[in-house]
Amino acid sequence: MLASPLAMSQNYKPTLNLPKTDFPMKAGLPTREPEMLKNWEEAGLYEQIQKARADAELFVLHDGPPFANGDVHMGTALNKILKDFVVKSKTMSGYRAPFVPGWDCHGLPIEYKVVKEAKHLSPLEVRQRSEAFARKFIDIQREQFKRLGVFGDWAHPYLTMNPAYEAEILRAFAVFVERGLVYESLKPVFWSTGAQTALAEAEVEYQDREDSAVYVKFPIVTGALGGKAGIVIWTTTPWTLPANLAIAVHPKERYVAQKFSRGEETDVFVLAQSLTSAFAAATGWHPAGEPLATFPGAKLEGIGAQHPFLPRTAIVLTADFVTMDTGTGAVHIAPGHGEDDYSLGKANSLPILSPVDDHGRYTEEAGLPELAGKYVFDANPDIVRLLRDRGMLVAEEVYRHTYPYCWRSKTPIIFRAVEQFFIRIDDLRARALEAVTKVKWLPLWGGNRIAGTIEARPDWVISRQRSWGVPLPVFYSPNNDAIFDPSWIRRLADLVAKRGSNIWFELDDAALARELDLPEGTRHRNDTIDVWIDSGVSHQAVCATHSELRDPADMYLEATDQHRGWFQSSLLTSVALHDRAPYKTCVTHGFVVDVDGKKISKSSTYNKPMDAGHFVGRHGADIVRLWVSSVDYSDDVPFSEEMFTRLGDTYRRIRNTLRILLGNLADSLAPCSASSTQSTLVDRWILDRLQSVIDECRAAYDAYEFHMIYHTLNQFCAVDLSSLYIDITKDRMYCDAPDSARRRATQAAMREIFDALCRLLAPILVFTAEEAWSYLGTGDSVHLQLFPEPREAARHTLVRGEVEELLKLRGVIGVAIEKARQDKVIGNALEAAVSLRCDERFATAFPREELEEFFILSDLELEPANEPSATVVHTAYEKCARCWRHRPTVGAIAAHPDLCDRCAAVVVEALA
RNA sequence: GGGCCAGUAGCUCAGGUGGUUAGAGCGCACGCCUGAUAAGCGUGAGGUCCGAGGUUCAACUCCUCGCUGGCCCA
Repeated sequence: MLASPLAMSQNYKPTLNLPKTDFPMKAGLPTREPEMLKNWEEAGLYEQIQKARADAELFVLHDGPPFANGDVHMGTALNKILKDFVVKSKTMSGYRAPFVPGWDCHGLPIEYKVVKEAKHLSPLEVRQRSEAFARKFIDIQREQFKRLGVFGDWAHPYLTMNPAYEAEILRAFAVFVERGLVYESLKPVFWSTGAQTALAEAEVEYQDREDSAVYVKFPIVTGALGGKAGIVIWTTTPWTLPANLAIAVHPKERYVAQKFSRGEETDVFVLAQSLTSAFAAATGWHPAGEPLATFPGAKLEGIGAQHPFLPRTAIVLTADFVTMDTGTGAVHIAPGHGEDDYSLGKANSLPILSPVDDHGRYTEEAGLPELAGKYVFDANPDIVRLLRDRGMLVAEEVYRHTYPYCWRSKTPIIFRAVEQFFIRIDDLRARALEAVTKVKWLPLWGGNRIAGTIEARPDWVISRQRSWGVPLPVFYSPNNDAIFDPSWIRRLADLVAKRGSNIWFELDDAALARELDLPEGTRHRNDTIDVWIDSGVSHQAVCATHSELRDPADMYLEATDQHRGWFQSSLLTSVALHDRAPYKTCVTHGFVVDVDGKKISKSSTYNKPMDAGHFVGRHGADIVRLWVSSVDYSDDVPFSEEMFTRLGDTYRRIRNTLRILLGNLADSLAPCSASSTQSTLVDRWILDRLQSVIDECRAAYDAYEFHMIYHTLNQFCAVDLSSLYIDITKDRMYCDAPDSARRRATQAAMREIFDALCRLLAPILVFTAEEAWSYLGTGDSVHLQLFPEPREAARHTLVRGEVEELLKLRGVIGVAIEKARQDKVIGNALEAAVSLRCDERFATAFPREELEEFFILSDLELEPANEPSATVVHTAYEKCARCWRHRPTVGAIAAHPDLCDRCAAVVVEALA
């Protein structure tokens, strides 16, 4: 029995070419991504990519090694993902862009944790446990980085604790020695008298403590005030006075020379004007009369003052670190007993006097024979008595403050100068500054900033009294002279390369001397090299020694804190070795901050550093990567839950766009031959847009402005494709005969768009782009492809202008339709009869059919007018049961009374 | 306290060399569709361009000083 036409009218759906694809709408990234990772790993995708680019031009992004402790948090993820954007986009631009990840393994943070867990370990035990600790976190972080979709040679990362790497550190060190850059000098460090060892800041704890604070007079002996006044200093550590060599005042603060009296006594003191009343209150010495003179501190510079109890003159210096919070504004300077004191003394060529032994006892050098051998804290009263006897004690008070203590021996810490090793920066500074000018800094101010730090930086302290590090290759002769011998160091390097640096700690002096063929009696100590040297020579230890890499690298990319850190340590070592920077381009990114622009750790919203894994597990790595791509990383990088929700919206929009394109390509996934297609206005327009999008994205990738790509592609998908092109072409795609010329033309365009979109998205949405790409059935990975090249033939400046005009009219129509809807004249826009008044040229330039399609209307009339406007009434035409447009041709073909001519023809054709 | 940097709609970002009513996407509100449907479309409301001075015929754009925030020092 034949179905009646009426019954058929309900069921034209099967005759449509509706979109069809297995590409799921729901991404399910947290479960899908690991499967894809597994496939990539099994296929050896990274190796495939390297092989495919074997003969291509090289681009080296050298990985700055993260410290091997803790989980990967959002900041670490940001850094690695940005690097991955660079590597992947360079790869897709046709370069060979290998990525060798690395880890910084030595150093105090690890050693400290190890020592905290188990006390009384030998240096060797500390090292063994530290290594195990580092390896554990390298494995953890490696998995987390891989999970983020970061490609690289994960099976062969560089580790600063690898023997081969350690050997390179030592070899670089030998060159530094050879070039006369290394010297030995005293420098104050935190010193535990209880444990007889230097301490790191992390090993210091603070306790409340009472000390006797003293006001001490230094009689002025030179200048206008010579013999007439005394400078008064204030200190809470009287025991450091024997090491006093200078007095510091602030150059800009005002000082007074003023007569003071206490009871019968009178004296003339020099001190900061703003502190006189506090001084009077604390000491009982009150100002008498007007000041004799007031002057800025700078006036005092260079004058001499008699040491209160030693036959020595202290020089007055100016320093910005002098504060007006406490004391007298005149600060006692002992270069051997304080950080500020040291740098001020060093800058003024003062000796570094530190007359205290390992146990905190005065040595003969103190110049106080009766106190030699006495523990300095016990000697405080002796010093006070000495001051009083000499008439130099202005006042004494009990002072309660928090004071640093040794975390292990619980004894108060002293600042004590010990022998340290330095790299002479003055020999490198000018050349380093010159090298800075030859680097491309992104953002531009990076060069300015690193130049500032290099100009200001003091000599580089490279020795550490620690166990977890590369041994400082200094030897000692039997009479205790330090020996730096490049050839000895190179022999050591060879030995370390073979047996690891533990041999330095395992072998005793005799055994090590035998191994290295050193003179009998040569000894060694257990100091290590500053870890900034470790990572700082990676250009040598990694880039220069890996056959697939190159030194100098094309790019270093790190957070802004590395201007003072790795960028600088790498630059200085590279200048020392090769007289040039180790990088051609240096890119920096900001830190992750919360909604209020506050750093995450200070945030009220996020009180813990956030694991990247948490967000990967909840949203997927592609969403985390999309986040990285969405922000301007050159500034602080905002992060919030809301952003992730928005990012999810953007992601779905992009994904759905890919999905509908695939759906529309269901019956023609193979590339169409261009000749057989006959493109229409919208096709020419969208392809023209695509070429611009390709231009913009490629330019943005080249400039490393990834957020431009995010916004460009988001806009392209949401506006140009989803709300315009795909919406406009729906009618022809669904309702035309499958092989109609204009439908095929649109498929050709969509095919080109889909292809380009996958490639442009690939560096960012690594997983999603691959998943979508797989539906093309090429059998290979999108990550092996190149970026699309813009096709000049597809550019249509004319069409661009025309469509721009049409879109304005579309806006006018849209408003009119919206009004008609509000007035209940129509529901669906296809029920509207629109009469559009506009410039006559539109009526002549485009067939009405084409305009109706462009505006997605059933029924359009044009009338000439100067100002565009539109009115809407309900159309008088019948609705076509198949395409749902109201057309005058409905019923034109008798066999299908409820269809328009187009649909009737399609249906007849299909049944034939 | 010093050096460097930033501050445009609720969110993320555009706004060459100063020049008409400051833009986009998302979100939000309202509506349409139910043949992209845990989708799609339309319309609309949102901004003292951090603040205060100054230069200029004209400042989001240039200068000065603040405020807030970031990194690095002290």
